[in-house]
Amino acid sequence: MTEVGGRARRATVADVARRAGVAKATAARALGGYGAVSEDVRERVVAAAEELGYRPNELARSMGTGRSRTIGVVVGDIENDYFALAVRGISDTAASAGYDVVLVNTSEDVEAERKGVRLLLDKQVDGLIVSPASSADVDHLREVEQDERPLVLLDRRVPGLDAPSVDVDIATATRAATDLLLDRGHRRITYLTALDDPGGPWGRSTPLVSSSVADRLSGIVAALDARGVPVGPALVRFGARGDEAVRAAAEEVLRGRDAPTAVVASDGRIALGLLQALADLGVKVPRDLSLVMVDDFPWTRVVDPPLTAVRQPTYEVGAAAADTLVRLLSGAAPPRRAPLVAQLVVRSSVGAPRRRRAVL
Amino acid sequence: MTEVGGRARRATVADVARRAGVAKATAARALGGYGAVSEDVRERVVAAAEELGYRPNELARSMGTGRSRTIGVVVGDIENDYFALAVRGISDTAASAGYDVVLVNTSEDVEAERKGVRLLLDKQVDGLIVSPASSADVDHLREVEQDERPLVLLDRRVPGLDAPSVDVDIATATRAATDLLLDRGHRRITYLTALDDPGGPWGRSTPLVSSSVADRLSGIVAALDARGVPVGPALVRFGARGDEAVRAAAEEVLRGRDAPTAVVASDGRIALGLLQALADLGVKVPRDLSLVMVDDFPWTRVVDPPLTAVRQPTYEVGAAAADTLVRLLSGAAPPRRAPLVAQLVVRSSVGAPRRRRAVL
DNA sequence: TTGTAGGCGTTATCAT
DNA sequence: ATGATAACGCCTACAA
Repeated sequence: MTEVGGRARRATVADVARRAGVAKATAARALGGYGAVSEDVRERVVAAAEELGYRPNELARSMGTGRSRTIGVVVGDIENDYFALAVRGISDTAASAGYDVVLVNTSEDVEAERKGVRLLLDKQVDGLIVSPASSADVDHLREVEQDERPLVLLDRRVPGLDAPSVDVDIATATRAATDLLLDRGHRRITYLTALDDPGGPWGRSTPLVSSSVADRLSGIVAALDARGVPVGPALVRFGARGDEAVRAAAEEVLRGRDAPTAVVASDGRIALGLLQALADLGVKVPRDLSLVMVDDFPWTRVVDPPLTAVRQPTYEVGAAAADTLVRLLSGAAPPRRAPLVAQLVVRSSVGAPRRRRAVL
Repeated sequence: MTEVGGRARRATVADVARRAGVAKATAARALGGYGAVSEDVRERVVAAAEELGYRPNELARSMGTGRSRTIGVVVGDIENDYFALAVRGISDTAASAGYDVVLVNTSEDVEAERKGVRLLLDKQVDGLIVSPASSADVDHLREVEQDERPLVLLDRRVPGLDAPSVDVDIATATRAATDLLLDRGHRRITYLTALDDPGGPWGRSTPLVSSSVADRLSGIVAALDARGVPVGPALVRFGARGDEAVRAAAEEVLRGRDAPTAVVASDGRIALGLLQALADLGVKVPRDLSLVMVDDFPWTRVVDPPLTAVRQPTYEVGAAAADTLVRLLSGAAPPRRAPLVAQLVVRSSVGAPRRRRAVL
């Protein structure tokens, strides 16, 4: 450590060079391990660096090279186990490739996402991994491409944007889940999503701003169609974002005369909120209502009842996304990957439909 | 966007200046909103910047100012809901103060922590928030202070390091939890922690490398002492890190003739692993074993049975840590904060002790 | 009010 | 093999 006038200042290459009695460039070469340096000088420089506690300033290095060895990650909600797990996959993979991660949480707000992406770009991250809050509002993602920085999409695809994404075949699993429900005799099923209500009743042609929701739904609809079960607007309930909204949705959906006998929760947060609401309302699963959740987390099998769930390889999704980005960064083509598979894990939350037509 | 020879290059202040027909410094002033600029020129510069799609290079800016408006966060395990929640508190608070967050996950490994802290320092983060894996091995944390970068400790204190930390009075709550167990008649209690086994049987004077564990234990021991219940080595079981280890610990602990009738899980990960292991072993809570968990997450109340838990304000801890750091960064003294309070939430996982002396 | 010039700490190019 | 010097893009005296 060098103290100059009371204020600590980190030693720089110039300091090291001076102390070793060589030119800046020589010291830089010795320290950076590039170019050619005589063994004698190398040792002197390294010793000097050691004595001064020299550490390279990565910011300055990035300025020169134009590479920051940092990747930006923009997710909707780090409190959601899905993203927490994916972020760990990203972190681990990035770290072992020598990158670190700047994390931005958007609370699924497009405006926050826009600002986050801009900021990350301004900070010169080498590339980005984003789970876009909306596939409709993506100009800021195009900017990433215009900046020639690699972008990888997480969990959600965006039509018209040729950024690679790690695909998980979730539809096959939600179809299997729906088949299970149908086998048990359910005919009135509701799919609960946090997505904002697009306005107007849902129909097959209703455009969805999230491919992951669209995928889940397509599997469900396919199963229904295959059995000739009518698909109506009651199939989808939007706006289940946050415990309060989930509770409200639950009360509303379950109150009708033709209330569904089974619910598919689009993610773990919704399932959790639902479970709490149902407990408070005295609705018993699966006696009064059957439940399937998309995602499978450690708590899923210890809740009451253990939940039948669609398990997707979330950590691997994160790891694969990071791996794809790292390859892109090193100039390679994005690897062609077979879609990761999701599978239905059957536990105890699905039973026969309730006799009475109203749950509440 | 400016295309130069096929390779996109971001517009710089120089480009903007040239286009606006002014000097670099003038353009910089107009864009940075400092110094004095005539309205006429300001408009021209802003227009030019707009046309060129100019965005400041934050890296270069940081180089000049010596401030990166970035804080580094080093946590043990982002998959643990505790840290996920705390990180959100940190993120939200940091973001609204204009900072963003670089996240490093250490898997509670001191070596990874050391490297992470170094890297962050090299990247010139303005300050750090760290939950140290060990309070014994902290030379890298001293480096932070030598670099005159503010450091705030999360969840764990380190004796001899005068970094502020956000205190939570957890001992009072674990004491209350233990009192509850004693009231119900429990005498043989085991506290399960992920901490590495210090070697040799645990005793009151066994040094612990984690203040959060020490705090939890002190509350438990205080309750035991107050009732004159003997405190022996069986009180603490170390090494419950990861589901496998938790399972092994559970089997080992519960097998003895004098097996405990109640377990206190040091965190949510442990409780989760334990719940799974117990279900597999056919051990019913609270019939065969009573359980208290430290931390209270959304799933805690929907598991079977709903868990009696010590709730600590985790999001607030993260937010307060970030707030403290931001103040420090702006030159203010670290705010003097009253310890945050944790409280016991009584649910259904505590019952009377089992009659037979062996659980398994 | 505006312009000139130098510095931040590195990497990279060019001589020597 | 080594040294001098110029970028990188921004901020900031200081001068005009």
